[in-house]
Amino acid sequence: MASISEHESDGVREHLRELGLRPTRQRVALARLLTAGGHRHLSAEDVYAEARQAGIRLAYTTVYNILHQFTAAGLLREVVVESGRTWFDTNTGPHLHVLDEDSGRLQDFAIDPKSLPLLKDLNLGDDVEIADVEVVVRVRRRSADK
Amino acid sequence: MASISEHESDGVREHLRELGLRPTRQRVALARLLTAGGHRHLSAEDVYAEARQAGIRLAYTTVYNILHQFTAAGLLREVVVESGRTWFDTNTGPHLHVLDEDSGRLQDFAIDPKSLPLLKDLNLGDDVEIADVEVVVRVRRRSADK
DNA sequence: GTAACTGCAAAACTTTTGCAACCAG
DNA sequence: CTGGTTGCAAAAGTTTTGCAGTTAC
Repeated sequence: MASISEHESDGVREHLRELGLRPTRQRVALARLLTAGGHRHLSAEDVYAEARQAGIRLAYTTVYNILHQFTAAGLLREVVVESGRTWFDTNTGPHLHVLDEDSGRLQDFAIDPKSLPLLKDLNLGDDVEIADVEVVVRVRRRSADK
Repeated sequence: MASISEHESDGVREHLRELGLRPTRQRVALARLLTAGGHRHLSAEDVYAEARQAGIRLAYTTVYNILHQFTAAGLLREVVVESGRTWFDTNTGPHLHVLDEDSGRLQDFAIDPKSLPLLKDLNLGDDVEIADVEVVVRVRRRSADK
């Protein structure tokens, strides 16, 4: 539903405007960068580095600002699996995460966590709604102790 | 399987020794503190504050050391739901977590994430094993915008 | 013109590290 | 004794804040 995949100059700007975000140079550039190619998991640092490498001039602070704005707007999804490191997932669709503890790599799996039968048993009460379900499966290579 | 619930002085010390941890003053004190009362979610800071309040003299660094050692030994479980904050869960049994985004509170629910049917569909390969499954359900109060 | 946005530097936090002093077995 | 532990201070790393300057409309 919320994806920026246009290649024309105007598509991205329009889309941002629809989300209530002014299409500034930095936001347009990051939106393009984040939607080029397939789905990825990026840290703020990754995004900053890629942006600079792509010739986009912008501040670290702005990267954080924009990533949070994009997350709030539904363009990204925040994933936290280790303290002190936030991943921004360009895949906002239903899926779960598999963390390879050996390599630290995070991988997507196409299963909808929101459809878990167990959620029906939760009995949370009428006044709360489920905003999100995050499933992280931690895996290790067998017998490889180090 | 790994729980320190003895009230006698020797039970805790013995248990720690069985886990390969020397029963130092700090470790014994924290082990007692963490197993008093029901299951809880504590940050390192929480543990430090409680310990000091209980008259236990120990350093912040030592709290981290011991919490990690206890986690490795299976006495605690680390839970990360927000960047820059690690919770230590005294409940090491199978359960999932419900995060109240309004209050930031984390609550346990007694369902075994490892028994999720979806895990059978994962097809991870023969060389990897599932070390842990973490399920966080984020909830919000309905319509209460602030 | 004006509110929204960006950039810079510094601050705020949590967690880790290095190393000397200390303690359990 | 001797290696495992602790404590302190400092470092490391990520994310946030305050505010002046800039930009979109």
